[in-house]
Amino acid sequence: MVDPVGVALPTLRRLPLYLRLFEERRRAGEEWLSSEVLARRLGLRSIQVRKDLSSVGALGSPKRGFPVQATAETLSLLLRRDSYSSVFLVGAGHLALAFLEDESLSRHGFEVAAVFHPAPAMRGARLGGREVLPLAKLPDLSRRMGVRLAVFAIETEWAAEALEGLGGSEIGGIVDLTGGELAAPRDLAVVRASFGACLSTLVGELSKRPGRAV
Amino acid sequence: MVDPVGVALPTLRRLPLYLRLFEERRRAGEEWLSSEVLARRLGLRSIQVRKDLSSVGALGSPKRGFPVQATAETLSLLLRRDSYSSVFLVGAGHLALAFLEDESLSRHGFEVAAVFHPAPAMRGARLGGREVLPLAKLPDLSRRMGVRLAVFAIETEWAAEALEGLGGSEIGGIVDLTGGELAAPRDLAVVRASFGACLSTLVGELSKRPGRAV
DNA sequence: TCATGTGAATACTTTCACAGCA
DNA sequence: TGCTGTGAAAGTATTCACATGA
Repeated sequence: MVDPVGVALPTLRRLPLYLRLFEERRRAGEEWLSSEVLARRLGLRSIQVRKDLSSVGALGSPKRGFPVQATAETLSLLLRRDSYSSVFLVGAGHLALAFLEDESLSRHGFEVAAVFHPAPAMRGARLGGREVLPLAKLPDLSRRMGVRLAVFAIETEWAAEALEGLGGSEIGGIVDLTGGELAAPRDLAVVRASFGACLSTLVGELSKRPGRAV
Repeated sequence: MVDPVGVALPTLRRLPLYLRLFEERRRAGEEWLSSEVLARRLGLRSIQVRKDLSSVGALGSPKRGFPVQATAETLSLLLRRDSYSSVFLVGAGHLALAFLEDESLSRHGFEVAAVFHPAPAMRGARLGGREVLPLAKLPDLSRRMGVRLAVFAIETEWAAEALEGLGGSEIGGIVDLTGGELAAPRDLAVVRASFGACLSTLVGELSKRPGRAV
């Protein structure tokens, strides 16, 4: 099996999209799925789909496309790596709840192991059926469960405190959904994501399009 | 003023991070801010900060750094372009509410003009103090308000219907937060974003780091 | 002929090296 | 000396061109 490490990052982000369509096809009882069809469904170029699939060792057959069953299997195995699959969620608001309910997590091979919040007022609260744990429990749980990833979906006024609460844990990287408030410590990998950035990306895409003027 | 079109996309996504720190400094009464300090706060390299700022025409001064007042002004003007600043939000769940409340929108120069949902059951509902409008009103409002961007933060079972509801509107691109369910029509730019993809990116970052093994 | 697979070419980003200025 | 500014270089990602196989 191909090691996920070594697969280009943009490719890695597209694989779950392919997987979803392969599984849709599998349920429909189809045997083959071509890069052209995939590309059309996803708004990509077929050459890119082929490069991506070829980079993870998925093998297609000329004239027919890629075998649905085998390719779905390959992608599924690749995305469901076992380390890094559990994440801690820090936060208990709308954003945290939306994260908890999101289907894309399992498709990318992740699951939420526990939910934390630093506010004393949150003691005993529940989020989506889970207990919200005090932040103080995070380091110990992280070590015992081997969880190395955390997601910050927390009010900005609590962000700094939550960051400190990672001290002594195994957390090696965080996804920052707070909107860039967080100062990134040197020993922590930080991926920032925000709705605003998504929109900026979209505007960038549009301005590159030949059609309608900006 | 530098045209946002022509500024590299990754740069465009980092600018709001700089702007936030410049404004923080301005409130603190500081006059100068160096690329090194910016970089340290954000987990970037100083050279990248300088390249970014230079690409939008921000001018620094040797030994001191970048002038806080002037640079904040430049960034602010650049990000607050006037077309593409209003967006329609489609959806009314936790994710939609989180989107509505997100601070990163204004920092990137966007604002939510109206909220829509295709479900008849949602008639008259409110989301974050706004009325949730029936999807049928979207095309007309889009034309009258000149809104060309939409954000899909909607349950997957409604996504397809919502997409059809864009027919006859001015919408030229959408941000798809549904997790990749949407089939992308050829005439629409689609930016997909999902929590799962963010986590994949983080794992990719970590695996590139020299330190701790994966 | 249709669709894959691959090495080359192109485009885009980041990083380096060093010049210049206070 | 400290930090900016810029052109060159390196590193990535995407796209092209064409060989191959059913």
